[in-house]
Amino acid sequence: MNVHTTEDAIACLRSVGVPITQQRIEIARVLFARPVHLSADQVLERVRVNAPETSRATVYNTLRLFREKNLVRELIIDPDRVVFDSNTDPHYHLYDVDTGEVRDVAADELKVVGVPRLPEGVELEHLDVIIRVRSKRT
Amino acid sequence: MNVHTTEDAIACLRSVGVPITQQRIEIARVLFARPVHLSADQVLERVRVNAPETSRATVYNTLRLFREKNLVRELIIDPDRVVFDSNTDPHYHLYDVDTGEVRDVAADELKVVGVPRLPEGVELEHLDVIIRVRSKRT
DNA sequence: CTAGCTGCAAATAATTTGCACGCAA
DNA sequence: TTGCGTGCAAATTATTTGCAGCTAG
Repeated sequence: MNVHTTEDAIACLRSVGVPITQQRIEIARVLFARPVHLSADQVLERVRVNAPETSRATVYNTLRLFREKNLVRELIIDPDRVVFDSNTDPHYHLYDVDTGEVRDVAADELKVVGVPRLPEGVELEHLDVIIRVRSKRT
Repeated sequence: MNVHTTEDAIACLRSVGVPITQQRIEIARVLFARPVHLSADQVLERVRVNAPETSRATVYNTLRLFREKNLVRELIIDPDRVVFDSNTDPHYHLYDVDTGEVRDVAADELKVVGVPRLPEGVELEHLDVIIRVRSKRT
């Protein structure tokens, strides 16, 4: 995703069949200018730089909509740190439990071998790998 | 962990230096009779079968305590489905997003190859793998 | 005895919802 | 025009906390 201008954002929203609004354009620009890991509140904060009247509820609604359209993944790393990941390529995560930092690990850096054979009628939805690390100096 | 009787539970609590109380004994018996994946509310519900006066706050406090003592792992599978896993052996998880079922995958069934070299001062805390599957008939 | 738990209820935090108005097509 | 989206505030849900009484060691 390489969304920088308003036109890019409109094209992006149209491509998934989402009606265009000013707020959605701003939210798309925050998320898709480059890969980010942001909480709902961080998205709100950044959106308000350009669109100060945006409400929290709209950000939540839009993030939910984007998630349904597979524009973002909700990354479940910590109940107190739900973030939205705008990188939709297959990849894994490295999470520092002390600093809260999240880093992407490209899919070709790491392999998971031996995923169990799934019963028929069951299909793989997503494979999450989270490498949790600790950096606290003792 | 093989806790069935009150005595087993007391031994288990003592082994990690947790003072004994009636509620902690009941909670330990719910969790450690066999490996389970339970939400805080499910634990409360099961504890109340034998100890109906137990309060929700006590269950939350005790689960937190057990987590700090590494008696259980908090498994974050979905922001709406935080469960406590009483299996502390290394293992991975298979999660059915449609039924909500969680299944353990033994550590020797699956290998993760190519975990990035960690910077110095940073150490691995835990490696989580969640295989998310979909079973809904279309 | 007495420090530390417990139960209750109120506080907090994150997210969702209801409703009247306004904007995009 | 006209329905969907938005902002606001209230509702909801999950978890934590303050406090007075009780219990284990």
